[in-house]
Amino acid sequence: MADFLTSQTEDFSKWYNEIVQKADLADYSPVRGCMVIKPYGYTLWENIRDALDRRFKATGHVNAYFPLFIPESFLQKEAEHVEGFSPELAVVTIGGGAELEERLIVRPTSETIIGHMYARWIQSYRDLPLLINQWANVVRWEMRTRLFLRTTEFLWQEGHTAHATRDEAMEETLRMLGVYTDFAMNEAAIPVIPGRKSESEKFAGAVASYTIEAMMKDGKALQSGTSHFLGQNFARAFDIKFLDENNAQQLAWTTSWGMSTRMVGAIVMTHGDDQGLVLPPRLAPIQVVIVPIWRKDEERAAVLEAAQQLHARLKDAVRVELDVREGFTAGWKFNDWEMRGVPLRIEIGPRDVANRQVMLARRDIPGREGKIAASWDGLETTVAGLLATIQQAIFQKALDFRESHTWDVRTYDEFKAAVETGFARAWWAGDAEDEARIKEETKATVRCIPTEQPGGSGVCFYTGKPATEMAIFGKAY
RNA sequence: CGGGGCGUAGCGCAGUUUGGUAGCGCGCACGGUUCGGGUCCGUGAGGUCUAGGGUUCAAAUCCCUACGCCCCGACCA
Repeated sequence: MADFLTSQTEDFSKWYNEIVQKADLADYSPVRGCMVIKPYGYTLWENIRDALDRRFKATGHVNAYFPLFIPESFLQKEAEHVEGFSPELAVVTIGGGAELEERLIVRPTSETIIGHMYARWIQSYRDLPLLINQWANVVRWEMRTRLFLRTTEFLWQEGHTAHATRDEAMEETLRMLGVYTDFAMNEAAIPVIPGRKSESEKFAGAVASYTIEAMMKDGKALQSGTSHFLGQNFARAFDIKFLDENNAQQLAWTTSWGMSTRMVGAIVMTHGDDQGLVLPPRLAPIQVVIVPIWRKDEERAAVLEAAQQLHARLKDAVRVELDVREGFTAGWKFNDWEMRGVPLRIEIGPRDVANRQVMLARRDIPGREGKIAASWDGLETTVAGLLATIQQAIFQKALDFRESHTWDVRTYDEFKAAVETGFARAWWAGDAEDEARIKEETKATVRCIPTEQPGGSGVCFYTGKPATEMAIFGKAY
């Protein structure tokens, strides 16, 4: 066990705080609740961003940028929206040394200002659908913050679309939930449960909210992406109207969806272990690190030359780094790169050079079992194959963990036991008040009503009423 | 905003009870040694002890005030 890192079982929360800093993902800022994302963490975010952006473009969206400042009056146009966000707004009252006529909100999200613009841009059904995404920072004045999971300022993307019909908007809402699901599973290797939010958990101003929920290694749930069907709420508030084919005025139907730097926290807490981070190969800033090993000076030249040649061969295919740092032992470097979560390590020493081979060490399998010898011949193929294997393996491991920490429960007692260590899955027919009571008593909430339902019907574990849907409950971040 | 903890070298801490020369480990610099799982030895640099006020011959230490950070709770992607 690593003595430079608190173990997960000893104190998961402490483990998280330590590894985020020690792996150089982020640091605390001089401003309370804010964080500095360091280059290694930012590269990870860039990879997340690129993988999402590709998917947005592939589904017909374009990027744009809307202002950071929003007139205070805009927020107030949608009653539920302003009520939901007002406690956590940062407000600018002075500009250029003078009191402002109208106070400016630092955006907590951009539905209002984008709604305002959409009203001007949309006149005809021919202008629809309007499919815009923006990459931006937002500010929410949170009471309690944690690096990546909840910070006062965070980075995200927010998609905002407008449609001619209810069905189209709903289709878009679910399409983007599907995009998030695909991203989480195939890029981040995080098994997620897509589903609908309960009334009390839905976005302020939405008709319905959808989410992907992931289970962290401490059994708690992390909402990792959301997609909202806004109905005509914002269209009504901002007067987003268009003329349809029959020359009749119609209100548009809108959606919004977002994924944030919280995803970094999700990756850390889904895959990480007592040695440090375990990054999914597809998103890892460094996929492969080559650690050369030598004993004497005469060995050094041969080993280094071979390592450089392998590095040159691999670098077009994978993100590979050659660790030539002096003054660090090989063992130290092994630990260092493991802490940073690099999926695959190539060790090459004099013995390997003599045999024209390398040792490959998998980050996801600790110790000697994760090491295999591989020939220099076809190393590109071996490495690429192994990275794909690791990607799949850590997904499977996370899925197995979630399934072994999810219980079908029929009674409240079973429920209470389940949410102590993971998720409870149960027939559910309760309302917001029932949910609030459950939360009061157990700290667990409805994480989502999964899109995939078993079908049929059952008896609600809490109210005893007949139920047609199953819900996932858990304690949430 | 309530409860708790903390603020001393870049980082982690001791020293505060009982006021009297500011210390340890890691890191950093240099030299040597080592290198297949966090080498070892030596030398060295580095401090307005969070800030302000008070008590005292004398304050990191006692008193008052302020600020900041972390953790736990109520709100949230």
